[in-house]
Amino acid sequence: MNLAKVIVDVPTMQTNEPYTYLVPDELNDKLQKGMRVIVPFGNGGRKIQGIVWDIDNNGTFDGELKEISGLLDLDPVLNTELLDMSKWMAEKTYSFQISCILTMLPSVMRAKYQKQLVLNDSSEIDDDILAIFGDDNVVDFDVDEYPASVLKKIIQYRKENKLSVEYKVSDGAKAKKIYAIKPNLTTEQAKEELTKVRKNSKNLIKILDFIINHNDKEIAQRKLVHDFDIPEAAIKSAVDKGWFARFLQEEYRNPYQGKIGTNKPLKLNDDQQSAVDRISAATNRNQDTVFLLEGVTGSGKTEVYLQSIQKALELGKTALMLVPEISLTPQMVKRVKGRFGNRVAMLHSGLSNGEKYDEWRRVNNGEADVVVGARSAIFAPLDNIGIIIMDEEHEASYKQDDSPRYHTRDVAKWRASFHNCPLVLGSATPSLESRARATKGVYQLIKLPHRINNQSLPEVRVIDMKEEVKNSGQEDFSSELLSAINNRLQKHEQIVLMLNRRGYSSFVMCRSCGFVLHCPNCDISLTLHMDSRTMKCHYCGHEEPIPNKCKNCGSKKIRYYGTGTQKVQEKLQSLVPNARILRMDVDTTRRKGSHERILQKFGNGEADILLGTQMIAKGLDFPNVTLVGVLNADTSLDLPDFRSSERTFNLLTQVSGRAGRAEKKGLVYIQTFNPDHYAIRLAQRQDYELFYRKEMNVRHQTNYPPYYFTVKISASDVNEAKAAAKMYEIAKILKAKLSDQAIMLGPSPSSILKLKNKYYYQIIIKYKNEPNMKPCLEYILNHYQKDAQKGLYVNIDPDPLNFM
DNA sequence: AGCACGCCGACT
DNA sequence: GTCGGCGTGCTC
Repeated sequence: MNLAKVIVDVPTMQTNEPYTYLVPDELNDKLQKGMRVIVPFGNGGRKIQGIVWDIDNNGTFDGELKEISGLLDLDPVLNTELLDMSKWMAEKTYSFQISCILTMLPSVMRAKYQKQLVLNDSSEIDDDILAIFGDDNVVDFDVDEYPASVLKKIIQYRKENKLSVEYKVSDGAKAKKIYAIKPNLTTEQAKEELTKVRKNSKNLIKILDFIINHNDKEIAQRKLVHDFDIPEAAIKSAVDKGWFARFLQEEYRNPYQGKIGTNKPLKLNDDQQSAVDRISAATNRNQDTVFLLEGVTGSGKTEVYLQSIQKALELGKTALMLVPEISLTPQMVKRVKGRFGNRVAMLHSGLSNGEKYDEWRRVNNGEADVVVGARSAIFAPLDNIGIIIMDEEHEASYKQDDSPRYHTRDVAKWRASFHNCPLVLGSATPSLESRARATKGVYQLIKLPHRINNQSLPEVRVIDMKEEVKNSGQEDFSSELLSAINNRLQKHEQIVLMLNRRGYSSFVMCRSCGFVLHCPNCDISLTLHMDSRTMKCHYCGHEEPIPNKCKNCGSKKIRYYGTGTQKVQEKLQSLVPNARILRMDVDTTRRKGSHERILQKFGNGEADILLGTQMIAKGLDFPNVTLVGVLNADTSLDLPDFRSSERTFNLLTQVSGRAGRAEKKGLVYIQTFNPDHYAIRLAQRQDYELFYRKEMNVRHQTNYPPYYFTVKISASDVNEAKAAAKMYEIAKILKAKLSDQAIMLGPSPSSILKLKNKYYYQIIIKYKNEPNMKPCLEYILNHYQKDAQKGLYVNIDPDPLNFM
């Protein structure tokens, strides 16, 4: 008898390995690796979902084996590539294999569990218990819905076998089904029938005409009704007569029905052409080369992607293109769909769960061979991949923030090497990690240094808000920016204003000199904690009182920094009463499709000013925008994170690229209290190269990536002392096991100490060569699992992007 | 995760 | 003497 190795849906460390089950005879010829199954688990008769990891007949388990109870799929949902990858990914991210598997699948395939109470023998059962059941003697059973007295009786009856508890496993993976019709008659038979029907049965005659003309074609019932004007009742009677066979057929939900035009390939300039040549040469030769495509904003990276994809498709291969969620704008979708049409599957958060499932199935069935999507699209079940593209590779959203904490770039590299295909990392401002690898020759660097059609980069002016406050008392809009706004309004050109909300109110800054309080130990800005009324360093735990005057210049104008978009909108409206202002932030884009609507309105010229947060910095391409203003460049500069300079530089560079994308020249204003900071100065000059070198220097001196690896370990509990104590315990273990080259920061409270009523404490370790690190983290993972039951969670985040 | 088992105090 | 509280350990 065959044995199946199953990964069960129980996310714990103890169950993080395949369990052996017997394959019942009736499943023997159906069961395949990668299918979802239902299996019994534990001694309470519980049933759970699992994934078939392997089928063979050599088991090592010497206890009594149980049988697989049933199948959830008729075809595998994971191929061997993705199964192997789930194992690698679980080890890499210190998470459970089942969690990795579930993140690879559409969310509707996640099992739902329902306990049910079944009535076996209704004689001698009290009326109050009988009343619980419906006609079919089965009822959904949630223990906490019933009072103790009832539960007591249920337990008693269960002992007597009059009642039993059963477990139902189901999933929400419902395909949309429609009625389809297929004629049962040959043309001759139909002609024969035609002589028999009464002359006034006009609908039956229509049906027979249809059969005569479209003899063996299947057709949707809906189509028969609309296109051939045959009422449903007539179809039904034709089915009764045996003329038609009627059956249910799966149909894909198509969110883009009829919305897409065409998009023809553009002529490439020399830089673009040579980029496409180098990339497609790697596709041709089956080389898993990683390319870093460094192109200034407006250099036409997207066209390079599309034509490289085209080359892969011409070889009969498939293509995977990843973009940050935020740049999956309608403009982008139209461009790709317009180029490759129905071969494209789109996977993004704007789709309903059912639509996502349909797009996923189109890929799994081989009906789509180009996939475009955000982070999780990296798991699309494509075969024979010829190219993987990651646009805006520096974007933090490529890293998943909760378990499994994978970085899309790592998964992309794994898949590229599996498929022997190139991986293209594209950005105007590559992450330091990627750029350093390109410099070392690990990645191939391709540069696109010129904007297409030789447009000039916009002029960027930095405005010192310290002066502005001193002179006019104006904190949000400098007089220079305001006059530029008025000027564009007169010329009927459009304006984009960005309010940088990152780090809103979490640190204090002096409005006279721009001074921000830093930790004496870590050179990281201190975070304001209102609960304890102190300034804390969440790297090392240093703490000091909130200052009431500036330590640098003595001014009393020191306070929390930050302001909301709504407030700014009101203020702006009072300054330019006639301007039409559109606001775009989390509040105005919460509803599905509202993001799209706002951009469309702005693109149609229904507004003069688009005021928004970070989400307006990327991917927008509006030719009439000639002025871009960043109202507060500093808020992301002084976040307690060693990447804050890099993020600020990226953001400013990206948003500047929104200005002057057509023939009109663009102008950018950056308002800041730190006009001399290198991130701002170099963003003004759009000088990535110099920024890269300068920032690498800083990282080298402070022992941060890419020179050092980092890992974040955190503990959370409703009880603050427990979380802290746990981290001190872990710190002790780490100190004992790691070399003295490893640098430990903390334990210290996280900068958002309290989140969802839980307290967080963390340690950050910086290390270079630490062969003990992996076993050590695995030890922590195994050792502290049991604490999870008491609500104390220990998390490990390898290579964290978010240090807060 | 969720279930049973087992050991302890409180009760008819 | 028994009921039910929660801590502990296991699930093919």
